[in-house]
Amino acid sequence: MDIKATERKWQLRWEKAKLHQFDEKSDKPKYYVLEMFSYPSGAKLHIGHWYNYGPADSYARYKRMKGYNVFQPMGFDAFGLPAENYAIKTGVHPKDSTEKNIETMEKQLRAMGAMFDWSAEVKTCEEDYYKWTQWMFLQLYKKGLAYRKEAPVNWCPSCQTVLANEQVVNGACERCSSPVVRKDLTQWFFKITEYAEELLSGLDGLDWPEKTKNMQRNWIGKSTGCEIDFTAESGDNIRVYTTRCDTVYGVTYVVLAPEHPLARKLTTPEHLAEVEAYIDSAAHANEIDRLSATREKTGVFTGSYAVNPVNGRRIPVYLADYVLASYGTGAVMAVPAHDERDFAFATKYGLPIEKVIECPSGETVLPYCEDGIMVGSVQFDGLIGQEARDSVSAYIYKLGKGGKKVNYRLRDWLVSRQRYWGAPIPVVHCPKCGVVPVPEKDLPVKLPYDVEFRPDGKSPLAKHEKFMNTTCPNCGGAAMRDPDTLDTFVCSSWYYLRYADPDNDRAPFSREAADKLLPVDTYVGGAEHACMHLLYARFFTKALRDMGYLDFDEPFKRLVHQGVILGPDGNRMSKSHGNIVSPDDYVEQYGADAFRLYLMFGFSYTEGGPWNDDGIKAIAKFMERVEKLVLKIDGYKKPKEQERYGAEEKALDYARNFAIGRVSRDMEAFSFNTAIARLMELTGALAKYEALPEKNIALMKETAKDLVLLIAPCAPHFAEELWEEIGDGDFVVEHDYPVEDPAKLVLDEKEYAVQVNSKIVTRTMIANGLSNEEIEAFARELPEVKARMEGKTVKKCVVVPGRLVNLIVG
RNA sequence: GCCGCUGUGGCGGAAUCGGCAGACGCCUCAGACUUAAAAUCUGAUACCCGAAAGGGUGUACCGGUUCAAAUCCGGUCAGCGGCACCA
Repeated sequence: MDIKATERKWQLRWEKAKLHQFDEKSDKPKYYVLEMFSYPSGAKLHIGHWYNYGPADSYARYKRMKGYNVFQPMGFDAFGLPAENYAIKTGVHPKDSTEKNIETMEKQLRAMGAMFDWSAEVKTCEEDYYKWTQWMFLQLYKKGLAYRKEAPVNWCPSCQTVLANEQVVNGACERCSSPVVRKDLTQWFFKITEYAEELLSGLDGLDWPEKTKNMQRNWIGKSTGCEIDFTAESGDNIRVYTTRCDTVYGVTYVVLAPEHPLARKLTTPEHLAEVEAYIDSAAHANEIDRLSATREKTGVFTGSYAVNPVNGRRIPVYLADYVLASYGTGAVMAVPAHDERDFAFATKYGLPIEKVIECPSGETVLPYCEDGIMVGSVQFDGLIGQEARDSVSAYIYKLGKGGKKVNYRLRDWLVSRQRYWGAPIPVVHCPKCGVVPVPEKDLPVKLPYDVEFRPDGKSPLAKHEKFMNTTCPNCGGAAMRDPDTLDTFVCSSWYYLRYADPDNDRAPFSREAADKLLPVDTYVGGAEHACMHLLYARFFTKALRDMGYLDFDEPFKRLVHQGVILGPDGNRMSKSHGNIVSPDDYVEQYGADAFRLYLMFGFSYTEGGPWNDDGIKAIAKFMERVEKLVLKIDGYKKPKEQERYGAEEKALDYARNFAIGRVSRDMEAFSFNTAIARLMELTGALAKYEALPEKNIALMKETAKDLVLLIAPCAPHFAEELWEEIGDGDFVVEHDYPVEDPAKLVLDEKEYAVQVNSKIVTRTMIANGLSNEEIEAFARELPEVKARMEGKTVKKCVVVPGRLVNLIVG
C-alpha cells in the first residue's frame, strides 16, 4: 500500500463528503468528544500533540461507529505570552506569527487523519471570539462576580507582569523561573470563591480521575472551624479563625498578619518603630522567603493586650508573618501547646505554653496536635475531638463572640494582565463616573495592531494613545480605557461552548445550541490543568447557568488525562535536555496510521512514559500482515452453498467474537494498548485458519470484514483503503462497529486449572454445563490428583466455573 | 510536613469479582527458506536446580486475612505528582 497516497486520497474524500461535520439532522444520540485545544506555537506538532489527539480521535471514531452522532471540534488557544515574548525577541508581530502558526498546525492536524469538525473551529484571538470573551467579563461584572481591588500581587520582574497564584511555582515564575516579588496594584478579580462550595460538592458526581478531583478538593481546601472574638484593650475587636476551638483555654497570645488592618492601630507608641520596621520588611520580603515553611518564625510585640472571651485572660497581641492576611480573618489565636508553629514561636519569644489537651493513650508530648481529652477547660474537661469542638463553638456562639465558620483556601481569580496579546478588558475609567463597563453594543473593544510591546513595567496598551483615549459611555466626557488584558484562561474557560454555535454574531452561543450539544461527554487533555483551566471552566459554566444562559451544572462529564511521553532518557522532552523526539520522521517513514497505532500500543495511555521506538516496526509489519491477509481472503471465490462448520470454524468464530467484545470494551475504557493486542490476536487466529487446507470461505470473509471494521478507528486511512476493496461501498467510519454474538462465545468445554491444596497439579478440559459435584468427581479421578490423595480425604472443594477446581485434602 | 498515585521478566506493558501471574509486542536464541545476507516464516524465551522427567522460588520489602492475594488489610522502603506556615 502506498501510504502517503492513501492518506492523501482519503483525507480529500472525507473532506469532500464533509464527513466530519456534525450532523444537525441526525436522530442518533449526540456525543461530544473534546480534546483540549492547543496553543499555536511555532514548532511543528510534537509527540505530545499526537499522543493527545491521535488516540482520542480513535475514541471519537469508535463512538461514531457505535452509533453516535459525534461532535469533535478543534481550535486554538491563540492569545498568550509566548507569542508576545517571541515578538519582543524577533520583532514579528504576535498576530502575524500566531496566524502563520495556526495555518501550519491546521495542515498538520489534518494530516493526522483526525475527524475534527473544522466548520466549528474557534480561534480565541479573533475579534468574533474575543468580543464574546469581553461579553463574558461584562456579564460577570453585572452579576457582581468581577470586581476590582488593590491587592498584593505576584509580580514577575522578568516578564513584567502579574501572575496568578497558580502560575507561581515555588516562589518563581512558571514561565521564566525568575523569583516573584510582591507588588500592590489595582487588579480585576473574578469571584470564584462564591462558588467554592459547589465547585467542591460537584466533583462527587463527575467521572473524572480521582487524582484530579482530589487536587481540586485540595485546592479549594474547605475547612470547618470556629471564629472567636478577642477584645483588645483599645476596644477593637480581633476576630480569629481556628479549627481547634477545643484548645481555646490554652491560648497564650494572639497573632495578626503584618497586613492586618488593626496592626498599626493596636501598636503602642513605644513599640511603633519596631512594628513599622517589621511591617515594612514583611512587605518587601519576597515570596520565596515568606513561603518557606522551614524558615524560622519572626514576629513583633505590638505592646497591646486582648482578652480571651472564654476565661477573661489577658494575653499579648503579636504580629508575625507566619499568619496570612488572605486566609480566614488574618488573625489567629496562638495555642503553643497544641500547634507546631505556635510552639516554635512561643519558644523563640519566651511566651507561656499551657497544656489543655491530654493524649488519650500514654504521655502527652508537647506540642501535641492530635485530638485529645480537654483539660483545664472548666466545664468542657473530659470532652474529646469533634464533640469537644462542637460544644465549645456552641458556647462561643452563645456568648455572642463568634461561632462555627467554614473557610476555603481557594482565592479569587486575578484576571488582569499587563500584557498586549490578550483580550482587552472592556471597561472605561472616567474621571467623573469612575469605572464604567463598555456597553455590549460597542463590543469588541478592539486590540490595536500598532503597539510597542517591549516591556517597561507598563502595559503595552497604556502607551497607545489612540486606544487609551476614549469617551465615557455614561457621561460622554473624556475617559481612559483599561490598559490591561484578560488572562488567557478566561478565553479558554468557555471555548467548548462556542464550538456549539461558532458563527453566532448576536450571542456567544444560543441556549438551544449549547443545551443540545453540551455538556462535553468525554474531555481529553493533560493533567497539568487540574487546578486552573478545569476549575475555571467549571466556574464559568456555573456562573452562566445562574445567569440563565445554560441548563447544566458541569461542562465535562467524563475526563481522561493522557500520560506524558518523556524523552528516551526518562526526562521531560525539552531543548535544554536535548532529548526531543520529532514525530515527523516516523510519520514520513511509516505513515500517520502506523504512528497513531504505535502510540496506542506502546504505552498505557494514561501513564505515558519514556519514548522508545522499538515496537514501531512491529506495528508496520502488523499492518502489512493484515493487508495481505485481508486481500488474500478477499480473493477467494464465492462460497459454495453449504460450507463446513466444525471445530476449527467454531474456534475462529470464538476468536472473532472474543475480539469484538474485548476491543469494544477496551476502546471505551481508553485501554488502547490491550485493544490493539486483541486485534493482533484476531489477525493471528484468522491467518492460522486461512492456512488450513479446507475452510469456510464465507466465515473467513466475514471475519476479515470485522477485522477491518475493528481496526478502523485506530488506523483510519488504512482501513478505508481496505474497506474500499472488501466493503459495501460506504465509508468505513460510517459503518456500524461489529457487535459480539454471545452464543459464539459458549464453548463445549473449557480448560480448568486443577489444584490440590491450592497448588496447581494439572490442567484439564472439562465439558460445559456440569454441576460442581460432577466437576469435583471428574477432578478426583485425574491421575495427578489421585497420586496426591493416597490415604487422604477431601475436606473441601472449591469450584470456580470455567476456571479452576481446588480440592482441599488432608 | 500533608494529600494522592505507582512499584510485575532483559524492555514496553497485560491480568472484570481475590481464582492458571507475565496477554500482546520488543529484545535474544534456535530452526526453515537462501550460495550467503536481508526480508519472511516456525519455535523457544520469569528465575534457580536438573541431561531430562521433574522440583523449587517468584508481582519492591515484612507480616496478616483467605481454600486461594499482583489484587484485600497493617507496617516498611523507593519513585512520581500535587499542596506547602491555610491556624
